Amino acid sequence: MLTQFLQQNGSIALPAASEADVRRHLATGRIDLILLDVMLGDENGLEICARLRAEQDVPIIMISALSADHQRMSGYQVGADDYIAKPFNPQLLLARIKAVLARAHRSSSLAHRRQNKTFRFAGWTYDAKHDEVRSPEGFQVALSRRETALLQVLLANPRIPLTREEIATALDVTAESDSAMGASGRAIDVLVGRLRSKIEKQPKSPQLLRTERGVGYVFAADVIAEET
Amino acid sequence: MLTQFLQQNGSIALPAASEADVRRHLATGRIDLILLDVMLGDENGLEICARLRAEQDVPIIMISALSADHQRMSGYQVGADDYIAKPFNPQLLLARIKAVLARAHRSSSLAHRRQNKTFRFAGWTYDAKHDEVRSPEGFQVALSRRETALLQVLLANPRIPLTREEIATALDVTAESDSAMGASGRAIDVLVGRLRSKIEKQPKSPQLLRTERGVGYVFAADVIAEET
DNA sequence: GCGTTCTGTTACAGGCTGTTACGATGGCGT
DNA sequence: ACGCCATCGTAACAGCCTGTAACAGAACGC
Repeated sequence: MLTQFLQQNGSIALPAASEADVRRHLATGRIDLILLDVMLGDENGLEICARLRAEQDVPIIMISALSADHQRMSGYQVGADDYIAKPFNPQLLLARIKAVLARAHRSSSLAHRRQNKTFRFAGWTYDAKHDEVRSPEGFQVALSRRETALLQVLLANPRIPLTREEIATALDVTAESDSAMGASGRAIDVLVGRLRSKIEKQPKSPQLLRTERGVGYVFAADVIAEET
Repeated sequence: MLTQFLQQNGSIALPAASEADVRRHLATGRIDLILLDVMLGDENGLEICARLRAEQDVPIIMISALSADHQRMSGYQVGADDYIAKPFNPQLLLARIKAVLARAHRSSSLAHRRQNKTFRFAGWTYDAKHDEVRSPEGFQVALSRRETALLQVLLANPRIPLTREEIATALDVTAESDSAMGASGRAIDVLVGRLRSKIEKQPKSPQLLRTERGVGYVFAADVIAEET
């Protein structure tokens, strides 16, 4: 169960019935992550989330029975790290928790892509300056713009599971992540498949661009970035 | 039966009627493990457990007639190594004791799975980095994600009996909330069966992945882990 | 304007996993 | 020894998720 998973990692669950409780815990102990239900009696979970985020830098995952899109949007706008609709798959929740914690542990939010660098991973080379990708054998591989962008996002966040939404957001820096994001669910899947077909030796059993069932995708290789 | 087991291991049972008794024993002799009943007259077993744990590093197994979930949670939060609901199967208790002792002897809690290592067991090879499993004959065997995860858990805890709940937790699954395992806790059984069918020469009479009747499963082989 | 390339959508197929049901097996009391 | 009961093994099934081929619209270069 969840509690056991927490214990296994040396963590414990602290139930909180009110915002005051949360603040007390924040002040007292070391809080890794907050699970916040949007529908809290008379209080408004969104506002609480916004307030907490404005003051503290704690990862927050929001839970709500309302899976309406605007609600979801509100959750993100308010600064939550993730959003899950009730009823949710507990397994999925765990995966999300792990992802959020891993990210929080490493640094802060999603890392950005950088320029004028050369990345090396598993024998491959990606020259960000000239947008050149070379295989371990030295062959140059042509990637489309979108595929390149995806690769950049992955290289900037190695070993960290990324949800499709996160990837989509990172790719569309300019585009507004409207509910279209939810509608265009499989776009990322297809994009991932296309990138795989170009940089995986065996696209059927990917070694680099692995899928995390119920979550998203991970770049499963160490990345070395060198200044050019 | 319990007494027999204790004698067999050169240990004895020291009854304690109060927290003071326990402390006396802790101070006097070498205590391997504490069996603590949650419902102690006017005292609160949970608090005692928490206090003892805060001071000493002794394995504690808690026993209670209240199998309610929050009770169980409290038991874990308080730092107990295991929790058993009354009425319990004496055999199960015995197995749990063994498991807790074995674990305490090796290190602390449930070992984690590791990455970038190669495990060898009974001629088999598991390359954690590339998720490759090879039989003694050198054939590569394809495991599903879940099967791989199970194998990792087993390899990390060889010779240690694991309950279904522990396995489920380690796999990030939602364990059955109901303490009564008569419920639908068969997911692990099925998973074990599937793994057996792939890594056991004779799945009907398993040599590696043995079942501990009334308890769970054990990985009955020595494991050698090498850094990659 | 026209053809080429890229990208998102859709639909279908296949894999994986939990659930259920039923038979097999082992333990234990009589 | 026998039978009862709990536990375990596993086949079959269904739901969910993912991979991907095919198609159509968009973007782009000429």
